[in-house]
Amino acid sequence: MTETGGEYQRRLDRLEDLRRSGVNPYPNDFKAGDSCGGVRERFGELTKEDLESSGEKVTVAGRIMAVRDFGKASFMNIQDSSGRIQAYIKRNLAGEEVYKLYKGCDVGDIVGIEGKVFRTRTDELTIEVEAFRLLSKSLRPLPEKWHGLRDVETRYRQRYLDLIVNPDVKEIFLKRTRIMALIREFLNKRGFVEVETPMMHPIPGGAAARPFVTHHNTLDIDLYLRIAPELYLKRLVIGGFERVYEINRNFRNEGVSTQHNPEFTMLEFYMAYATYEDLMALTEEMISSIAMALHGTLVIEYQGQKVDLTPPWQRITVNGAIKEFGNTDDTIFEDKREALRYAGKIGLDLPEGFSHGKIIVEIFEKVAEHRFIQPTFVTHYPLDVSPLSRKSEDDPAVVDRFELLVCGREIANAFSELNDPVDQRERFVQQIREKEAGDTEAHLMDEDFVNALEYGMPPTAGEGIGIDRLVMLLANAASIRDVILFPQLKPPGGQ
RNA sequence: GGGCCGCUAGCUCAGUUUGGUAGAGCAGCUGACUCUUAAUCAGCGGGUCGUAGGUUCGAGCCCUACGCGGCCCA
Repeated sequence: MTETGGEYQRRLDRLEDLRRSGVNPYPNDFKAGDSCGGVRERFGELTKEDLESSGEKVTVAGRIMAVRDFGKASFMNIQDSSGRIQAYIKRNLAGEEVYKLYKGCDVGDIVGIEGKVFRTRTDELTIEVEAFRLLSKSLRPLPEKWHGLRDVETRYRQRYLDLIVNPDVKEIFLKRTRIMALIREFLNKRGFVEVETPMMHPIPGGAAARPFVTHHNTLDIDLYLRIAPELYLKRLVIGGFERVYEINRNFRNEGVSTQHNPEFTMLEFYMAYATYEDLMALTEEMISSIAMALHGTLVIEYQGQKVDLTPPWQRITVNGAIKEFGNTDDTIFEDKREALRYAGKIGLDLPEGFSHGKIIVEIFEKVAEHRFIQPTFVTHYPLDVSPLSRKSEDDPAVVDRFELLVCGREIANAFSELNDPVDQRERFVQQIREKEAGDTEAHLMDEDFVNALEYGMPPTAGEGIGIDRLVMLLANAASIRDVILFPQLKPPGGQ
């Protein structure tokens, strides 16, 4: 990447020429009074005649995106964060010296211009350049003006180029920011308090996942990048934050795919004196209101599929979903061996050590999960895959938990929290047994957390929403890499 | 982890079928041009064909291994 052929050298030469002739190619004293979009807003409605009689001057700064040269006059497109506007520079108006400076500039350079706004013969709103300055010399050519930057690898590795050249990409990330703001607004309005809890955990917990390990030198201890903030947020509920949330990164040491990035953003929120059923209503309200604010409708399109987010959303139990799509009877729910046999029949190769509940969930994910295109709450998860959830009053084999599926993907996971410390300790012990039986993702004992529960946690419901997946859905993005600015890739050229 | 596909000029892509001196458009350079918007016209320069081996008189093309990326599957 050090050389881009003669082009790079040519621009370096120009840079040196500028310096020799006393022009600073990187000045920082230019102040733009206007933005490209601002000029469009202010003057966009005015006719040719209005503009002529007003004679108002504007100053903008931005990147030269294209040039159309006529020898003694030129058009160029200037782009800043608000958009683009055309500029027109004439030698006899700008003057010999300014025009020469302009001629020494390249597409990609960042410049500042001042001039009157007018309309060309083709009615394009244009700034007629009277003063012109180079603000930052660009040494490398931009990707092609017509096709843009297509190569996905370059787009991810050099996202800045992607952003300069492909306007839709920027739209997605602006949408992402907007979604985060809407979530905060929604929760803040309901009395939730945003907090930050540790990213480095002595005991990784709150989810079934493999962690990244790191090391603290002076303390001489291993620490784990968090896989979930759950156990810390519940400590805060115990401490009196009755409505609390965090939006931040989680890290899971797993594969990379169109659905998974090793670091991803999660919203977790906890609400004391609420149940998972309250959270279903809250989730419907939150996501549908965000969609409405974003799109002005609750019927959105995702990768060619129509998705109707109008509440209420359908509900189904895990077992019900398996029966609906899996072509099986109740025996797999009653007998672990039957479940294992059925799992094998549908192409799942599961270890003997898996608990009955874990097998059921694997079966659910295989046969049913992808079938739920319209928003669906799946409830009644098995106890042994939910070691932090409250047991159902009606059936102690399942927990008060739901997952929200949209377009066949998990968007949210929520449950009434287990606040019985004795039960919690037993669940951890059970997890340790499963770890010993070969489940690498089973939870670890967290004595400190149990100790906190022993002081008494109010009945509480909590939920996690995968922000990246939510943004994918609402921005119609096919890959998680399209909603993460710098997705994880291997270093180029190996190591 | 497995399968398939891709990697050629700064960018977007041909060229791989059938091995025979590496191409186009955009960008760049030179010249013409004071209302263009993928400006136009004339001319010019630009390559470690992902990397390393192999087959061959000769490899971008065939073979092997590897790297990176994409899609699908697990």
